[in-house]
Amino acid sequence: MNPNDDKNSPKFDASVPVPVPMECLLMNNTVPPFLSKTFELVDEPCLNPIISWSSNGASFVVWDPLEFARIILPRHFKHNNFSSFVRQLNTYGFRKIDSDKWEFFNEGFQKGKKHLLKNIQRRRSSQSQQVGNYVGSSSDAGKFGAEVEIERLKKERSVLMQQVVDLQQQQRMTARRAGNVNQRLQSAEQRQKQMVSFLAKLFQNPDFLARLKQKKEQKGIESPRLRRKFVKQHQNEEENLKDGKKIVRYQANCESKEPSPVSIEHSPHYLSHDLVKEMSAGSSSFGLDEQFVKGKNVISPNEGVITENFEGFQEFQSLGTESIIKQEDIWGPNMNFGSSCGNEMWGNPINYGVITGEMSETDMWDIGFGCLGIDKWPGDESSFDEIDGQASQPKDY
Amino acid sequence: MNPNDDKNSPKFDASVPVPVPMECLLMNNTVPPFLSKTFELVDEPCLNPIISWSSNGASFVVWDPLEFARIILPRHFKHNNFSSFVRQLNTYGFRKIDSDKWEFFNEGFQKGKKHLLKNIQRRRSSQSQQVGNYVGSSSDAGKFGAEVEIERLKKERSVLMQQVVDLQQQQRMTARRAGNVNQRLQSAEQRQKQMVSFLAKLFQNPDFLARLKQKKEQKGIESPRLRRKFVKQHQNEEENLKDGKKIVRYQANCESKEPSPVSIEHSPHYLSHDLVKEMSAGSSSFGLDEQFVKGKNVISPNEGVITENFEGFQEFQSLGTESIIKQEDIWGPNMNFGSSCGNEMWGNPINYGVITGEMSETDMWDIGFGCLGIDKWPGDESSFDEIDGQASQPKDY
Amino acid sequence: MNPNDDKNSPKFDASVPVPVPMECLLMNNTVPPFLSKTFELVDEPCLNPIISWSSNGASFVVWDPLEFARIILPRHFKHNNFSSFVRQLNTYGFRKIDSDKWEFFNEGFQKGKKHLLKNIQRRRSSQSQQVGNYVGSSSDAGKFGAEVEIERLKKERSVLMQQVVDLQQQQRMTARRAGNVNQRLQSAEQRQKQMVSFLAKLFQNPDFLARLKQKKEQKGIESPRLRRKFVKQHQNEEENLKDGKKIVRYQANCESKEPSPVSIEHSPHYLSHDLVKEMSAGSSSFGLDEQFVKGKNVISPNEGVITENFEGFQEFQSLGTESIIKQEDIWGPNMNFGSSCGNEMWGNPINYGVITGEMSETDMWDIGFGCLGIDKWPGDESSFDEIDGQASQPKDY
DNA sequence: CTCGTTCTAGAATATTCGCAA
DNA sequence: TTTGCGAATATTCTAGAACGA
Repeated sequence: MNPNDDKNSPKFDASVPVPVPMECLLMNNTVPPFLSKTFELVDEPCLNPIISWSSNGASFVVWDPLEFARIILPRHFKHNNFSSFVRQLNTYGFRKIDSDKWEFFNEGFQKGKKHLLKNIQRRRSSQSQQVGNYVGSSSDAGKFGAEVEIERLKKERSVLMQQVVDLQQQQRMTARRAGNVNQRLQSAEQRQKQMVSFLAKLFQNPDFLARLKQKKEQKGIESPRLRRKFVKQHQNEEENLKDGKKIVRYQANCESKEPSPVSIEHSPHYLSHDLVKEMSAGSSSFGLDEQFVKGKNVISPNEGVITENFEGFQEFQSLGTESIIKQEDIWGPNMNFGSSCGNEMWGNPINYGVITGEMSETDMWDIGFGCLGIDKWPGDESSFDEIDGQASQPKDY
Repeated sequence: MNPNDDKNSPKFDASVPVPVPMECLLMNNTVPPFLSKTFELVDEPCLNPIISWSSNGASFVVWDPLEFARIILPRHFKHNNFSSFVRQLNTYGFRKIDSDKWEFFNEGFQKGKKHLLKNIQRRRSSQSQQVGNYVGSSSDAGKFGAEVEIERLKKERSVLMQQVVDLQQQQRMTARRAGNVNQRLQSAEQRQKQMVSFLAKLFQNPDFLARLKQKKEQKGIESPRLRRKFVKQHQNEEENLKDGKKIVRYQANCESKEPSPVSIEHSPHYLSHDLVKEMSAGSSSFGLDEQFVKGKNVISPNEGVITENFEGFQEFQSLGTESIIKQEDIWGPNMNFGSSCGNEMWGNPINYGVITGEMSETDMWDIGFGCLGIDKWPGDESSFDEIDGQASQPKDY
Repeated sequence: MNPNDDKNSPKFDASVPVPVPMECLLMNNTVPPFLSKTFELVDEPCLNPIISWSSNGASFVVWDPLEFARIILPRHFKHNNFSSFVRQLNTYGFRKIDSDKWEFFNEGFQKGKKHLLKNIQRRRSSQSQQVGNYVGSSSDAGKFGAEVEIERLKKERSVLMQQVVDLQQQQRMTARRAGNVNQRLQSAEQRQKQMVSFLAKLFQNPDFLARLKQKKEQKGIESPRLRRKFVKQHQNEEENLKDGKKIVRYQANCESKEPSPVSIEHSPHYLSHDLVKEMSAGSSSFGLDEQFVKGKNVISPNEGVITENFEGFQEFQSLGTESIIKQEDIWGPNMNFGSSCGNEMWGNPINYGVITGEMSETDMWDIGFGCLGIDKWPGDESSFDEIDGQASQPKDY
């Protein structure tokens, strides 16, 4: 009944291991296997008589579809149907560019440019054809004459214009958000770098803690001069601290030897409060630099080893200091310019708070988690899903 | 016959970064094969005895219909009937302008003006033939009346619609990805902040390590208070923990003096395991809470000075804990709304793994480096260029 | 270039006389040629191995599509594409009834019942060919105004096209930028994770600093075994280090007892340079599980505390090492493809520098702040505002 | 959900036939 | 008779839709 069953039957022979080119596996897995496999096939010199790049390398030609279907396809795909291969090509946006040859072109499929494969996108699975389905109206046997067609074109043009406007808004929004993210990322990278530097310095010097502690026992580190300067320069922060943040000395019991005051004004700790502030200022982002810079270089050289510690700690402290305060301003406002933009996902910039001077454990914790609102996160999730709505919202016109 | 069959080829120039003229992409640049083939035939010097341009180049003549039908036609078309060729000419508006010769004219078919071919419209096959109204102007059939313009507008409108749809998809994709990036960045910022807080606290207390060690030797550090607090705040996480994740004790040898159990419920280590969990819970982002939380709550209550350590370490631990496991789920799936979106560049979300409770050094190590890939950076860059194709690939429709 | 030109070319082969079966001509001309031809083919005993009736005669099977396409089709039709044949079958209502075989069924196509062919109706060419509307009598009436409308539509179409083009460019840009941000974020996440792991490990072992210091005094910490392993596994990194990066020893005075060399190859510091490298190498991503695992647990437990330190520091060091140096290369170039794109906001990727091996305090600081340029930030801000311009740039048309 | 495979359909072009001005 | 066109069929290329992995 089935004369040539094995030879030409479309049934796929599972026994054939479907040798997957290693390159496919090594490729960026984000490239669909079809693309990478096809690229390899076209690129394979041995297969040139059957499939090869075109002369200019901008397209490829299946010279012998029959052999290709019979030999090549089943070795790389789960079928031996040339039409399925072509369907995939079309799905990925390839076009037959020569009516006389099976020559296909795709902008992202070029000889020697395998990295461009990433640009090739699989075509959508129909769905939200907001625009497309509207085209169907043309079949309404419409009335008679060019006027009708013109009316139709004008309507559709309006739709297109509106969609373009929406897209522009969305694009603007996306770019803006991306810009914000970028800035925040830069800040984060800076903080990271600084943290790394600080820690590297720290741990490369085993004596660190020892000296740190030693210093603590010596006390008298506070620099009145610097302090005054600080008071002048950072009044705002000072006030902020007073009204809301409570600065608690570390642990009385642990610092029985500590004579210096524990108030904000008197950062008694061995870790210079001024420096901490300076750090905060120095690493802030956006327009905050001025405040920062002012506080720099307050370290007295004569502090010896301690100086290093100070520097290090300063560096470290700044990590959390360079708050993204301004972020809020940029972020929020930018979100609300189009109804078509779901902006929640972008919201909630992290407020690192300002770690000014020394802090008690409680304060630290608050800053670290209280302000941040760890529990807040779960609630924010919901906003994420709206991303879909953002772009898809232009549904009907 | 046709030396440079570039008629349809987009002429690729490898040296140029594929600058796609938008006009080409938007315009339906696909001239019907009949026109391009016929133009080539007429333009071919070797065939001048059979077919050639007229003296003024405004029309062409088939000097030898028999040879043309016998030799030329079957090489370029699927027939050898001169009448079929003529029928096609008529379909495209050509007119026989000399009763004595097979000389045909079409305003868009002129020597040296191949670009005019795109202006030639194929006659509609009946129906919605807006062409209908051209009946009045039927006298000059092959011309470029309003109908032709309307047809062209409709085609281009379709192209625009498709491109708008593609852009919408891309925009959606981009926004989604950006949202994910934003979430990850928020998480990272949280982690950073927490890390900073922890370290700040840590280094502000030089006795930290000393007490830490001391505590270790004392053992019995569990903090019931914190535990209770946690239990209240993170019930969900608690439950999640029970069902799956196994908590491994740190190092038995390091805790010889530790009397407290080492089960999940009793994190025996001097570093409070409960706190670690709390941290983890607190810093998880968006939809990730569940996975995270699962590993949490392995706490063992202990207090005193150690409490601080616990908090700190908890805070710290969470940094790496709030894994972005779910990322994969969000990332991948989110990619699927448009075929026209190149998503590779966004891939490879970092899997932080789940730091459940306390960990051995080995575990830590695994979490820390197993998945990451410093070497990856340089390589990934290349993948980036392809973004170009992403948006420009939809050329002609 | 075209190995099998004639074979696959759809060009008509005049040599084949296209033998039209007499029966077709004699048949009731109401039966389309496709049906009568196909019936004859299926009915032809000689072709049974290729195409034949099914066992019950209610359907037919193409056993060998490849041979059928290659031999049979061109002899009876004007093509050799199996898909075209299938298309015709579908047009006439045939259905594929076996997913494993090319078996088609049509109620009017049965063995020995040729008369039923006349019952088979060709499917309409979709579009409700309402013939009526083609009568464009109204033609000349609105013709004049119609052309005006057409002109208007054409202008607006041009605007739309330009806007779409701009949007595509912007989308491309945004996607590219977002890709960069994503990559940087991944790196940051990696660094964070590594940092966390390192610190977690570190602080889980209270003896860390004590032993660290102790070790420092002892010197001679190099682990030849690890080194060798590293050399084998991470040759690339080794080479990279050699050719460009300068490794600065930490502090000579701190290592007076250190017998091992201080060159790159011999990280003399108590913080193993090799391990640092290993860390860096080990954390590459992609399908990096292998690397990972390889890098894991490479430390011999019996090496004592120092081993841990090595791991830890390496881990830590890598944080700053996986610099985003190349970023710059990607970033800049990618920015310049559209005048309409404000790209500044994306610029200035952070250059972490390469912290290779050990570093002096000065070096550390430089890396930490010099390259980063904290003062640089203010300048970067400005670039942010351009985002607006990016999307709104389509100004004039 | 994405990707791959299959089957069918849409839509445009191509070929043939025959009629009619 | 010549010439052009309607109409049906044929061929091509691409897309829709369903389904499974």
